[in-house]
Amino acid sequence: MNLTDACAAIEKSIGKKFSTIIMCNCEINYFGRARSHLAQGDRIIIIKSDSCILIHKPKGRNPVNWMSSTPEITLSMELDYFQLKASSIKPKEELLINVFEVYSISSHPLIDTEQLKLAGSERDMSDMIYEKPQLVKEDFKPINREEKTDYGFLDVFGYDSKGNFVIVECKRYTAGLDAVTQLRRYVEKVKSSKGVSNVVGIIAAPSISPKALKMLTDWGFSYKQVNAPKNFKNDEISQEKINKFF
Amino acid sequence: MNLTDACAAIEKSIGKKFSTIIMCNCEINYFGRARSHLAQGDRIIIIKSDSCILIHKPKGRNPVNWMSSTPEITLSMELDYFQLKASSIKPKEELLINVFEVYSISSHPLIDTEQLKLAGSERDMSDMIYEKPQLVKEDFKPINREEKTDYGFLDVFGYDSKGNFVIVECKRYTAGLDAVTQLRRYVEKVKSSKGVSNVVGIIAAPSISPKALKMLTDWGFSYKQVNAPKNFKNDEISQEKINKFF
DNA sequence: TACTACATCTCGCAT
DNA sequence: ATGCGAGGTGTAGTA
Repeated sequence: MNLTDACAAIEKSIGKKFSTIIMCNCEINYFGRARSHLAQGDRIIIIKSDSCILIHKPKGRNPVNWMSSTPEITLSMELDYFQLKASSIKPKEELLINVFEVYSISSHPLIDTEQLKLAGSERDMSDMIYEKPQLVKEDFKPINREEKTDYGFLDVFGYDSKGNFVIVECKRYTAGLDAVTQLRRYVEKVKSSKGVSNVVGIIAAPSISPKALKMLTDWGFSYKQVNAPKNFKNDEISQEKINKFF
Repeated sequence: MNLTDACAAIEKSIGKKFSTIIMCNCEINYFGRARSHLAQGDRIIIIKSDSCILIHKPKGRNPVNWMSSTPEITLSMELDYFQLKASSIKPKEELLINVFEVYSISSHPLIDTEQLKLAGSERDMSDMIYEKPQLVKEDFKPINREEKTDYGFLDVFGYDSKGNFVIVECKRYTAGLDAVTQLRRYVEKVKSSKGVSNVVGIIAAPSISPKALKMLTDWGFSYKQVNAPKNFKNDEISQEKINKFF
């Protein structure tokens, strides 16, 4: 494809706020929060209607370069390439793409008013524990969940039958050292803020790493195996399907 | 575009391991680590040569759905749509895309042997501190950097002139509470493992959050402002350009 | 705006 | 395979 024509076509597509996708040979320089250089090769450039730019190599899940924060996009034709330049002010960043060859351009006004419905987040997990506290501790009476308290962001907290303050830290995946130190921070904060010592710390997660478990028990906390729920709310029938799948 | 033809074209492109990009109207269901549903709308489907699949809405930086771990991809024509199905075994996941309308298909064998060169990572920062320890503490004599010891991953560590053990935790961005708890964990580990008490903990970062700073000083640690370097190694001329840009 | 913590995080590295 | 920590992380929620 002729470079000049391609450059003009892209400029037009961007101007119309169409989703624009370019398969091309290019080199890329980035300056900003870090600095990067990628020598010439074949890539996919995606320019969305909100001026978000993604550049993908032919392999891998993540973009090799990108620019998301409301950039200005300008195109300029040079001798044997055209340059696509995207800038943002805060953070101060600059993305320079020199395009040497264009294999294909796709341009279309895409409309999508729907939003993703997701089940199985940590929030869903803490909701479940709040509703069924016995999943974590027989005599656990939760007061609240996912609350930014004076003590920090506690996933679920309340009291047990002995009057101990109970703090539950949820992880939807294997709990590691981070999770334990996080729990410790919350427990210490509650102890010092309330001036009490009878605080029970519990990690609720599908699994826990050995080192994390050791650290946990060393500090007098405990672990309870809990899996994140995967049913949509107000969607009774779904759990059956899920069980069939897993 | 005719759905049956589109389905065949996509199947052929995937079979040849071409990078394949589809602008289409579709609905998406995902089962796996979580569960998600996205009702009908216009999206961009990217299928790479390594069978990595990304689905993008017309806005935003991140894919709304994806599948990266060596999935099998199958296509099947139904009455008024065709289904693209991707499965992976571990983790057990399934991605179902029902395509109702195809606006464009791009297919090309992309070749890219180059790799991103990046400057300004935390590793670059700890290298710099190792080489210029006075950036952190006048009398700091580093022993090693980026070492996985029995105590954890210490960014830079060594001794000062008073014989104190010094641990430096680097962050390339604003240090938060997690950075402080991480440093604390390392310091405590070193203290208990070596049976010493004279351990100095320092956070080196361009900035630090107020709460993190309070916690840091409460625990007797300190903060030193350090910025990540942004010059490529063996690239003397570059720093000049960087200075001009910033 | 700044701070905090989650994410279907992903990715690399080391055990 | 698992554990651990960085990331140009991005993103949402909140004060």
